[in-house]
Amino acid sequence: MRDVARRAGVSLSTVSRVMRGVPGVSPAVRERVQNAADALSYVVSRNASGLVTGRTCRVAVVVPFLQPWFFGSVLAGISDGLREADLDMLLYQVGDLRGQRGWSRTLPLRRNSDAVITVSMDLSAQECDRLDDVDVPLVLTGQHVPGRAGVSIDDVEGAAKATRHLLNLGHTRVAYIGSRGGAWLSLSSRSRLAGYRAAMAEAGLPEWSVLCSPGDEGGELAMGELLSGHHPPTAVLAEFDAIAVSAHRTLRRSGIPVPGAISLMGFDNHETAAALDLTTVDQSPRAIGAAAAALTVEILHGAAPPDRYVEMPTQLILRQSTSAPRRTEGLS
Amino acid sequence: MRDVARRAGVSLSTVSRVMRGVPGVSPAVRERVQNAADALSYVVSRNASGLVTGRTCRVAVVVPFLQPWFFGSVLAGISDGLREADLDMLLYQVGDLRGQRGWSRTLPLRRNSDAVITVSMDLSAQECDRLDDVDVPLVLTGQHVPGRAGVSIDDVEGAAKATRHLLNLGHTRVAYIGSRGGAWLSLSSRSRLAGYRAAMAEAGLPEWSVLCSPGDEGGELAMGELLSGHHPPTAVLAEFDAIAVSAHRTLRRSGIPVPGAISLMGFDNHETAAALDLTTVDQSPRAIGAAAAALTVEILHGAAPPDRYVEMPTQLILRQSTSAPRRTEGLS
DNA sequence: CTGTTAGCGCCTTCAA
DNA sequence: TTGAAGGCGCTAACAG
Repeated sequence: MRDVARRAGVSLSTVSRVMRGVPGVSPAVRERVQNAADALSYVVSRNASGLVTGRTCRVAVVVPFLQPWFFGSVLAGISDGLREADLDMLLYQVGDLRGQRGWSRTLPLRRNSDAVITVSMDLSAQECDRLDDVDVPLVLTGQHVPGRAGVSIDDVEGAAKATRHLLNLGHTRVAYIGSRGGAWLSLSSRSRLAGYRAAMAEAGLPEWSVLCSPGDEGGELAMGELLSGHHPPTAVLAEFDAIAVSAHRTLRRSGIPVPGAISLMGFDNHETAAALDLTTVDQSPRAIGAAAAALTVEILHGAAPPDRYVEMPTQLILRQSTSAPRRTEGLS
Repeated sequence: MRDVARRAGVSLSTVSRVMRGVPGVSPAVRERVQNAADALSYVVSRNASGLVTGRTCRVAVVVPFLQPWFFGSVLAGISDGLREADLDMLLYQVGDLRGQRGWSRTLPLRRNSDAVITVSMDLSAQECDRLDDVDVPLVLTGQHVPGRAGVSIDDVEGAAKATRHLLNLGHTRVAYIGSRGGAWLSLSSRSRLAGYRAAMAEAGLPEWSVLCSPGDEGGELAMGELLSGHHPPTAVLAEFDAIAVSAHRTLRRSGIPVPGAISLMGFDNHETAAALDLTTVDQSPRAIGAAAAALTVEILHGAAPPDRYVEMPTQLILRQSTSAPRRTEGLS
């Protein structure tokens, strides 16, 4: 910076003013400084400026895992949104050490970022409060804590919509495969189950849900369980696509035609669902991420209250795995 | 920090020494300071300490895209590796503005990070050089530039291994579906094609490759093209799983049994490949990321030369989509 | 072993 | 419209 000042023949303050784009500098000087900066390919150190302004121009994003497809999409949206506001993104994956000493303490969030975005972390209200000590705005995605800023989809309505789709096709024996707890996203799990239940109740039909264990074979076993009853369902809604895909494998191996004998649908619009022509519910994670970033920026600018909650719509993706039930009873 | 010093009744330097864990402080004082810091839940500001040490304790990771499954896995590995060294991770997605003014200039990498890791960016040697100005170590993954640090898989050998697998099953008409350029990863594309070619040449068989356009239907069309000849292949190797999945769709719709009439295999070990029981080549992206992070840390510590190149092994994943060819000619 | 001093690169008063 | 001085929170070199 000193070099730039010398080269442009001005003082440090003037360079600072030009670099920040604040008014109060004559156009001639401004251009001279700009040229000098370009020639020396000088950029201000956010580190140093942050030291005095208190702002780091960085946003911490906390995810439980990074591998599942879903998180990449959300991050893509966040990345776009933050770049627009010229904010850098600090990424923390805390899956394994969840709870262990509390990532909010372990992670050097304290003076490292201007805001924190969590993705599907399913924080307790208590954990949220702890973050408040740091005096950093918090935006939650994939969950909703009253009084907190956040973005998520309407899981209840999404699952209800999916269920109604099956109902509207004429199905009456509609089963639901949910995931067994212990994993992350348990709030979303509960919401989706609630949506299914509401839609079934609304139609005056009995609900019928089974749980599948985590892992790749959970859906297979759960579907096997559904098939082993006297009156197997004619339609099955899975809590998310991975389960549906796994369940689909059982059907394929058993030679049960989809949607001929059983209609099957998932939730997420995972790309594997597309590969298998599976009807599903799209929740556009990228849009969620973009909305979260936008909300964060607004809160940082004071343009939004720190408890604004945004709900993203879901969309039914109709594909080949659902159809009206056959007239005849039975599977074959 | 002043508060901690006051509370412990020592000077700022002593607090600094304790917080950094450097020797030269009596155990008694050390504990007193530690307690004071804990009570005030004080952590050092990396921003401020970085200003004087020159180290930011941050590593910038640059990816072209974030959505594809592959990147999430690599990031997971990088994240693990960096956390171990207590380094934060700055994430930059530059897909859209690739080249546009040069991300190395646009991005405020200059004083923001101690090192840069690129993931499948396929940089030119010139672009690498430009990063050198910043005097920041660069680690490339998914590509190898001579004289540069990097980690990637042996695409040539992986593709060759895959091809030999098909050859060993007894196939003689083995086709290859590659991706049409213009996209990222073009270096890897070239390597895989080279591997296929080498294996075919080694077996004294004619190579037979088609290109598919990007997008979800590229593989479908390419497979259609292969099927429209007089003597369709009995085995097909796709450059990556997404293409294989797409090609698989064509086969399914055409009622051509896999592997009965045509053996099909991909490359990547994408989860969709597992869903479709597709034989493929695993490249464990998470291990790549972990290795890249480890290498970065070593270079930062001066424990590794800044041009160390690490090659990760690939592994054949045998599943149900490949088998020996039938005796009879023809598809049906 | 501990405290003092002088910056790291920048922004924010103030005064000119 | 511009410049000079002080300090953001911390570390490094010294002195005690």
